[in-house]
Amino acid sequence: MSWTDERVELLTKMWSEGQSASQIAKELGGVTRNAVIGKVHRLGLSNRAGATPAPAKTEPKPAAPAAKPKPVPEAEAKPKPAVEAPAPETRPVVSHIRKAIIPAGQPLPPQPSANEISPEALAKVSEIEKKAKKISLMELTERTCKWPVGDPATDNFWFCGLPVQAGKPYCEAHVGVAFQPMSSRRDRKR
DNA sequence: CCCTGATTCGC
DNA sequence: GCGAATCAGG
Repeated sequence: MSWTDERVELLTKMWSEGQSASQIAKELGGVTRNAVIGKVHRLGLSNRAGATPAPAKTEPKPAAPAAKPKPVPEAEAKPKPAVEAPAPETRPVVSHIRKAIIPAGQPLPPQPSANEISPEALAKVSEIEKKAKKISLMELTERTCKWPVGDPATDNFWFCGLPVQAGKPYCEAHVGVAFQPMSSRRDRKR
């Protein structure tokens, strides 16, 4: 397969949409993600959207003719203050879906905006929970979704156990409801 | 181990 | 120009 105009166009489009190289490669067919990445770079659109100022990474380029084989930088001396663990309690963060926590105090209007878990994501979750592996605590690994389901004080308690996405603790569906970063823009079309 | 993009370098 | 192999990270 070669990079026809159409293919380059699709590549450009998907890349700017934030699709991963592997997804693009799959969509295009006949190419690997490496090919896609390589093309992306050659096209000079490695920087997605240009919103990211790109802190400091590639070439400050002082026009130094000096070659750089692979000298290996210096070892980083990390200031290790010996003790570090002030955190007495971390916020659970997750908080199960519907369980609204009423502070019992005064009229505390819930955050106006920080609501709505994305009905789409919720639907996905209830659907995914049917297929969940329903594993126990001991069965959790670094690759299993750690989303708890049910009441821990009951027999009817298990963890999702589906394969996690990447470095996240949950499968994709649960990541979707656990984190509500911003702009929920995820289009899955196939 | 799964995935991500980045880079290199023979073709 | 191309992309597999490799690298570096999550």
